[in-house]
Amino acid sequence: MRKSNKEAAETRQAIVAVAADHIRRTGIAETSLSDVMSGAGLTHGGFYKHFRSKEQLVTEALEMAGNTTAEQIRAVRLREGRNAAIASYLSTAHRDASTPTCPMAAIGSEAARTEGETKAAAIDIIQKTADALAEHPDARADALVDYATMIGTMTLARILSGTPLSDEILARALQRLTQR
Amino acid sequence: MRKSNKEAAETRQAIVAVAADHIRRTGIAETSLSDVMSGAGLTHGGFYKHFRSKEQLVTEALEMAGNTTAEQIRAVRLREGRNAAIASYLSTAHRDASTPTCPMAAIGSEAARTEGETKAAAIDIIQKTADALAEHPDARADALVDYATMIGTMTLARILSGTPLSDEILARALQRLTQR
DNA sequence: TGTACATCAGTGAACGCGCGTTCACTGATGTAC
DNA sequence: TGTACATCAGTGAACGCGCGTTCACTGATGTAC
Repeated sequence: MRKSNKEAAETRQAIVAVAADHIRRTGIAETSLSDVMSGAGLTHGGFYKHFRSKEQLVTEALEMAGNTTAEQIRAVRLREGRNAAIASYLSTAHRDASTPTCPMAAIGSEAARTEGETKAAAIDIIQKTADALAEHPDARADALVDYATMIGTMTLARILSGTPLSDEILARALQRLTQR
Repeated sequence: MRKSNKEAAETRQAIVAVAADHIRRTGIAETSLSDVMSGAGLTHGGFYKHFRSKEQLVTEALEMAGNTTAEQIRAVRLREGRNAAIASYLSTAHRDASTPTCPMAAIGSEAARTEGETKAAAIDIIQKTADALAEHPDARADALVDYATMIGTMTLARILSGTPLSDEILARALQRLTQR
């Protein structure tokens, strides 16, 4: 039951999109290929017609998620300014989403333990996101620290979710980053 | 071959200590009970003589690691001041350690997905560490944002390890947090 | 354009493996008298 | 203090399960003429 080249390419992208969602919701280790494939409406046996390994899928899923996040941040910054971009990231909506948009907030500590092409993708995400946040090329290093604060704040806010401290840390971090 | 009560209690603590190390090095999901037990010089079958479940071990290991980290931070702050405590956390030594001292830097994003007593332990770690960092009771909320910045910075610095950006983000974050 | 064959996306079963958990057993330690 | 029995820390084998990966097969699509 061979599919057309166009259909096959669409299927491949669908698998990556489902993986990007699962990975941000449950982490890399807890994302199984069976779950991803059934999420894309397929059986797990066909996975290796599209990818060499789970690692390749994880790498492409992180790239997709990272690019989307960086583009969103850049779009909000260009439209409404840097403070609005940070506010959008540090929102209760981002915290309460079942899948955080930002892969670094979702799996940052797990990404630190990856190697090879997956780690390279993680490094690329960080650089692109910092670039998207920076208003000038020489603000890049500062944007990196801004991004670190955003990731750490979102991670803690998600752990603290349901306690008063969660809203408070989001508000305080936003205040600190936007009064600079 | 029953062991004395004293020996059994020491064995239990040794298991928790090995688990605290493994979890910070490889994450919760990638820490197997077999690895932990053999790391403590035991066979894996005896695990349930000491713990109800893996979840209980994880919870106690996080508590132990979190208390140690918070006490270290407090000790450095009381001895050498707040800036020294932050500098110690944001050091290249902490980044390059195979096991980060701070459990939130090691498994923060994974902790956000835990539930029940494990999540409660994670919340406790955050509060204790922020308290350890705060110089006055009303600086607690600010210390929380400081801690978020430290966690995010350490996470990114570990991912960026080996690139020039890694040292740079550590230095910039330290500079920002200590010039407040 | 039509035909004949090669390709390959997707299925469903199977693989070896390591996981968390359970269990029968051993024999030194703890406890009641 | 000494004795008799109960307890239980630790061993080693086993369990059911889900994992990533492989494979034989199917039949529609792609390609060469």
